[in-house]
Amino acid sequence: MVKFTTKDIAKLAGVSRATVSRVINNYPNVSADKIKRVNDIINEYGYLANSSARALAGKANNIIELVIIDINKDSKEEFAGIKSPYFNTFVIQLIQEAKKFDYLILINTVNNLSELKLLENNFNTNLISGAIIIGMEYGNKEIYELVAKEYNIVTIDLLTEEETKSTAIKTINSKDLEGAFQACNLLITNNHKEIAYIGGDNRLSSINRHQGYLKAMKNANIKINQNFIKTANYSKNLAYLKTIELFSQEKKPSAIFVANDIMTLGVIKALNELNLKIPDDVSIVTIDNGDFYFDNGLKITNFAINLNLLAQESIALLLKSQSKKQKELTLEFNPGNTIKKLVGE
Amino acid sequence: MVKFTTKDIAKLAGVSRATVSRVINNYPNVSADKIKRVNDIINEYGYLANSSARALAGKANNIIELVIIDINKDSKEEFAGIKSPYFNTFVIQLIQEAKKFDYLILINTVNNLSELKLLENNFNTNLISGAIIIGMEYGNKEIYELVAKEYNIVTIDLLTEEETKSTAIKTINSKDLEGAFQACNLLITNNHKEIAYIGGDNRLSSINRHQGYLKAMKNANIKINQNFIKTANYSKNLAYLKTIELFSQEKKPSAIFVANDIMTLGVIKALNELNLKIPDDVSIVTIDNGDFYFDNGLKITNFAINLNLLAQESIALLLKSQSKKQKELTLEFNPGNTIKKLVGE
DNA sequence: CTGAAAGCGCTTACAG
DNA sequence: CTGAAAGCGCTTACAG
Repeated sequence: MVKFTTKDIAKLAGVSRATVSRVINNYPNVSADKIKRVNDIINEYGYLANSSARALAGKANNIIELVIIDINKDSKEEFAGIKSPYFNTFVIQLIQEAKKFDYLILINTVNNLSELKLLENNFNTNLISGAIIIGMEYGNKEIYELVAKEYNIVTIDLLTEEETKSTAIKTINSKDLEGAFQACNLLITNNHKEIAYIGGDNRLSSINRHQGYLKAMKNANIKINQNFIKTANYSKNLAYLKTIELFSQEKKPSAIFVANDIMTLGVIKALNELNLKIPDDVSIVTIDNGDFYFDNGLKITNFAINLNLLAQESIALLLKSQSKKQKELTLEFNPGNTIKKLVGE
Repeated sequence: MVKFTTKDIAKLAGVSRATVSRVINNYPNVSADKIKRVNDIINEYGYLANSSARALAGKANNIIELVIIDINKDSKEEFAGIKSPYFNTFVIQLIQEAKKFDYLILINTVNNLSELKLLENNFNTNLISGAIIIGMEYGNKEIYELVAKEYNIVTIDLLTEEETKSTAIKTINSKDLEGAFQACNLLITNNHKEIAYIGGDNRLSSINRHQGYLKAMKNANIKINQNFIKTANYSKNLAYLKTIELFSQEKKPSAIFVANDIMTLGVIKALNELNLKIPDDVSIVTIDNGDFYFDNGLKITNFAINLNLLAQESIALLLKSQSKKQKELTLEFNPGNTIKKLVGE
């Protein structure tokens, strides 16, 4: 394999290495003649820049690290949230989007806060020029402190809308509160009142989904039954257990708002065992991207996050210097409204 | 943030930069005295090697590139196979396994064969020190030629067992033929004879699953009905359509062996629309890792690939110089046998 | 607009 | 065992 460097290209094109560099980097101060000569040679012989040399010479390395925070006390449920197709799709979209700008994605997990030091190292050694952090619990001090430093980091669901206004931290939020509000309203519109909520963990998205539920209930003057509110840590199995719990109570819900896909699978399993039909006996609305596997006869109504947009905005926030450092993503409504409309009391 | 280089450390420790480098890299030919002096300074002032400089000087980074081949003529079905939790879990396992050896995972897609050049470039510029290639069609010349070069690459499902014996290419195979054989045999044991097959694409795993089906049928002296064999390219939607096709024929199958999860979702959707119950009307057996989302009342029997092992072996093959360059993985049987046992004719 | 040259921070023959 | 020096392949003032 012959490897061409700027030196080779320069010689072949009859110009200096500086000029080759200028052409490659699309600098304006080069004559059209030389631009053509250099490009012709590159097209003929092929040339790919050495990114390490580039980085060493002062240009940022074109690697973005995707940092998946997954610090779980209960090690059995490791990567509960990440194992969903939601995450899968996001990663693929991220790769595709980064590719457009000739960036590469390094994918990493943090199972322990001490591993955050490795991320700093990667910045400090110029291995990466940016990072996207996803999956942290709300209010995590270590992550907040890291992010508040000068590193080029985009955080997903780190700060509330309010907090976001008074900081320079780059952050992207899904409109979880609004999405949850709409999701619950959809149930309410169909005359449901006994609406249970199966929530996630301490991530901001969970908190917002919970708030959206509460808001919708209050808004409709429905008294909130504390026995209808369960936490299942984005775990399928916990959601299964909590659902069993829900229906072992005297007062049973007619609908459940589940805070993500994975838990919805647990809910379905439980309802199945209890011989409760969806949506005839129980209507289900969820937030996530599970249309992928719910579109198989399961009558689930799903509010989806636009992952393409999430990937796009993440990259944009990292690469372009924008005045606005915060983004909000809207949730999309999955067309198949499969909620059972209740009639009378 | 003050950044120390080998030059700074050398001055502070009163040694040469060469010696600092030797200490950092744990070379044997340094006196204990200088080792201590350098390490003391590093501990006191902090030092992190610049990875770009290192790569430029000839040392490869501790980075393994995961290359996901997804060359689809039908662009609508992009990443059909990769969007399954199967793949998700594999990536997570891979990160965890690499972490044990202080390696990082760069994740990348190849949507176009010309992009393989970028992989070569990543090797040639020392950005990466190894790669894992997954998802290619069987018999792809370009990939075979790339892999046959001196690069440190592990391929997954590139070569048949036979081919594997006469090559130095590092490759890992799932025992797909055997798994498919067992899967179909399970149906046969339950007296099924009208067994349909919904297959994937031109990947080796697909080919082997098809062969396993044929072998099981022949082995049981069941005449193969060509109308029962459908190809659905690992696409949910195609599987849906092919299933509708299957049951619009006069002769209908009593069971289906589906070559992966995603397609199984399409099959389920079709059966649901056709009002056919699983497994009462149709038994389903599949190969993949869908226990994740099938464990919710859907009576699917699943043969799973051990992804943890796949990740482990991939890393081992890349990092350790082993005499044996090929590995075979066995498929695990998902305990829930949910096949309907047929009686009489 | 263009080129010669310095410099980025490492590693590694080479000479001792 | 140790250091001076060259070299990896870029980019970027600098001078013209």
